[in-house]
This record gives sequence, structure tokens and C-alpha cells, in this order.
Amino acid sequence: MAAQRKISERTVERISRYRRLLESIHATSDNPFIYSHEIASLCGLTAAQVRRDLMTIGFSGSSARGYEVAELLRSASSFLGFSHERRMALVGIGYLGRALLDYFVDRNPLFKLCAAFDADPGKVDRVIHGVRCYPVTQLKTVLATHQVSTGIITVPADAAQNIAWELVEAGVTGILNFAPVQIRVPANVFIENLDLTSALEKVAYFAGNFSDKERTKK
Amino acid sequence: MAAQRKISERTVERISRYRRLLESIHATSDNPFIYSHEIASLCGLTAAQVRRDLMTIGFSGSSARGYEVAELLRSASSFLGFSHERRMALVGIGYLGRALLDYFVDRNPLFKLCAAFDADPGKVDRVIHGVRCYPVTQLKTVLATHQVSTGIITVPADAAQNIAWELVEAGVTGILNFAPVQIRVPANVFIENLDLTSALEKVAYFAGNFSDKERTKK
DNA sequence: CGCTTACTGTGAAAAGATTAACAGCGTTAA
DNA sequence: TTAACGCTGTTAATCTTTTCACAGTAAGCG
Repeated sequence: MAAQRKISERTVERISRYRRLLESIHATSDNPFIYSHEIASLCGLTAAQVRRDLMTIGFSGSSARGYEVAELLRSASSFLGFSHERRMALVGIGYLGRALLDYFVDRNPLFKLCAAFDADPGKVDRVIHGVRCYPVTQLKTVLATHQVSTGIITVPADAAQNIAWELVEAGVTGILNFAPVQIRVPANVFIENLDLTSALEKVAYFAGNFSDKERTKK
Repeated sequence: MAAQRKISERTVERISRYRRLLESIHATSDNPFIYSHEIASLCGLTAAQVRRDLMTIGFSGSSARGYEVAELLRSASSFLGFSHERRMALVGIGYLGRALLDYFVDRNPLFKLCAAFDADPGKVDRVIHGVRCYPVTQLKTVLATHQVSTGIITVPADAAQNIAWELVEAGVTGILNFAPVQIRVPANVFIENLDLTSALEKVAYFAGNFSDKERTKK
């Protein structure tokens, strides 16, 4: 729809963070305006970066008063697609899967986690954190009835690629993958690989080699 | 110690992924050599990138035969600091905290999760997934006895910054933060903010706006 | 009113990360 | 032994992201 071109992943992530920040500010502060440098400082960024991000989503503030909180909140929400409901499914009901169910359910009513799947018969046919659990064999049929656009993968590494393919065949166009393998998908599907092990090893690396060295900017 | 300078976060993350890949290849394949383009294809990268990464950690292969798997595995492990044990602590024993305990415990014997903390008295003074749980009030004393270098934060957003400060005061030099706030730490401490909500919103964004547009390269 | 101030919006510069390109070399095959 | 091949190591080019810097502008103040 909106024909903006090539907005970077980094920018989208930051917009998401701004949005949440603004939500909280909107609820607690009575000042209806906010400056780029205030947002920046609360998000650990530079003011220039914030201004540029807002520029790319086409939001304008007022010089001398800054940005109107309510308006910007609305604009960021609309940019992120909060205007319509998204349906999501989770595959892999291990500890991590359950934690994510708990984490995502009811956090945002427009991001509806409407089904969970697992290969273990002992884990299915019940409701966890308000989400119905199905055998993974029924993935395609269940997803077809639910119009799911986004999938979350928390299965073991060796099963992840197959699950991804099934999700894609079922019409999913975005995948958040926690399995520690690089998953390949068709070019028209977006995949975000979130590798907890390498995140931790990175922290451990820099925790060790850091007193003397600067961190290269994020 | 090793006086390499300014190795980027991205590179460290990739080295970690290479390492895991090599571990698996070393265990299953009988071919003692591997080419950069093989690693690249398995990790979803270009061969040039792999060669450059290995260059930055100072590893050399042989022309015409590629890289010796066992050697490279050793070299990557040593680069990542697997030569000595790291001790880690986790703060916040909610669903996510428990999932991470399960995820990280015994995954790598050199990354020892040796204590968990929570503010809720009902959750402490027991052992979860092999890790002893303490009241968060004892954080500093317990960490002092354990020589912990790395902390994992899975507490609610409003408590995260305070916990970070306490971790830093206790001598932690690297933090992996899952709370959805940007945490500030002194310049000599490394922090990685892993924001699940913005990761998901990013996926949802690109899942929606993607048929027509290229993803900007990671 | 006009002056001052401090902000936004944005082109241009800088920094950082990735990819291209190729010289040089070890291996293999003839 | 030599020639051909296909790899690595690395420099240079390109592409991306961030930061700088400043013109333009609205609000507040005297």
C-alpha cells in the first residue's frame, strides 16, 4: 500500500521502539510535545538519528515545540501496520515457545497469536496461555482457516527448515526464527533469525575484551 | 589479551555461527576440509564475507583445499574465549527466564550459568534446571563469591535498569537484556538489548510490505 | 514587532559493512 | 615437469548507515 521504498530493518526496529516509548509517555506525561533529543536520550540514540527516522516515515514536527506525542504515536502505529489485525502462529511448544506465548499473548491485541503447534502428542489439544495447541501435522489446515501471516519458530535446529517451508506453503510471509540455524525462504518471505546462542557468545566475547577497547557502534 | 582491534559485533556473531556449524560438521562429516563458499552457503552469506571474517580473526586456509575444519573450529573457539570458563547469572525467573535457563544450561560447559535471582520469594531457594535461585536482594553477595562476568536480564521493563546497575556494581562486564527498555551502562560494560517485541513487529512489518519490495541486506 | 533562541528537516560528509576483483599459490592431472 | 584449475588473502570499490552541520522557522520575550 504505502509506496515508501526501502526502509531499512534498523529503522523499522527503531520506530517500534519509539512507538512503545511514546505509548508510555502518552499515558504518563501531561506534556503533549517531545523533542528529538529527548526521544534519543531515552532510546540511547542521537537526535539526528531520531529526526532522520521520523523523516523516513514522513512525520513532521514543529520547530521550537518538537513532535506532538499523540500524533507521532498514531503515525508510528499506522506505519507499523497497527491499523489491522495480524494473525500469528507459533511452532514448537518447548520452554522457549511457552515463554513466547506468555510474552506475546495480550501484549498487543492487534497481534493475535491464534495457534500453536508441536510434534509431541502430549503437548497438544489443550490451551496454553489462552492459545490452542495443535499437532504439527495439522499445521497447514489450521493455518488455512486462520489467515495467519506471521510464524514464530521455536523447534529444535534440525526441524526448523522443514517447519519454515510448511509455514511458507501455508501462506505465511514473515517468520521469526529462534532455532540456531540459518533458515532459507523464498525471496518474497521475510525471515528474522534470532540466535540466542550467538547473542550470548557475543556478549561474553565483549565482556571479556572490553576494558581497553571501544565497542564499534551498533 | 589478544590485541586485535575493533572487531565488529556483526563479525563476532558470525564467528559464533561458524563455530557452531563447524562443530556439527566436524562431528558428522569425514571431510577434514571446507571451502569458504561451503560455509557461506550453509550460513546464508557470501564466500567473500566468510573469508574476510576468518581474515579478521587471523585464520589462514590453504589454497585449493580450503580450511581445515578441526583447526578452524579450534581457532574460532579460542577467538570466542572458549579457553576459559565464563560464569553467568540470570535475573528474573519468569517464563522467559526459565526458558533461557533451560536453553543455556549445559549447552556449553564453558558458559556456566551459576545463579538465578528473582524478587518473588516464592520463586527462590530452589534449583531450576540445575541452577540455584536466590532472592534478588542477595545479588551482590552471591555474585561476589562466584566471579560472574556476564548477566542476563529477564525482569519487567521498569526493574531492568536498576538490576543492570546492580550487576555492574557486582563486577559484571557484559549484559544480555531482554527487557523492552534501552538500558544504559558505563562505557566499559557491554550491553546487548534483545527486544522481542520490536523483533516481532519488524517481522510483521515486512511480512505485510514485502511482495513488491526487496529487503535491504542485513 | 523585531530579536533571540532552540528546534526541525535535510543535503553532504563520514564511518562502517559488504561485495567485487584479482594476484598468487597449492594441488591435481597429464 | 609443467599447465590448468580453483581456491585463498587482500585491496579497492560499492553500498549502507550514521553523523555533521546548517538553513529555515516558530515560539517566547522585551
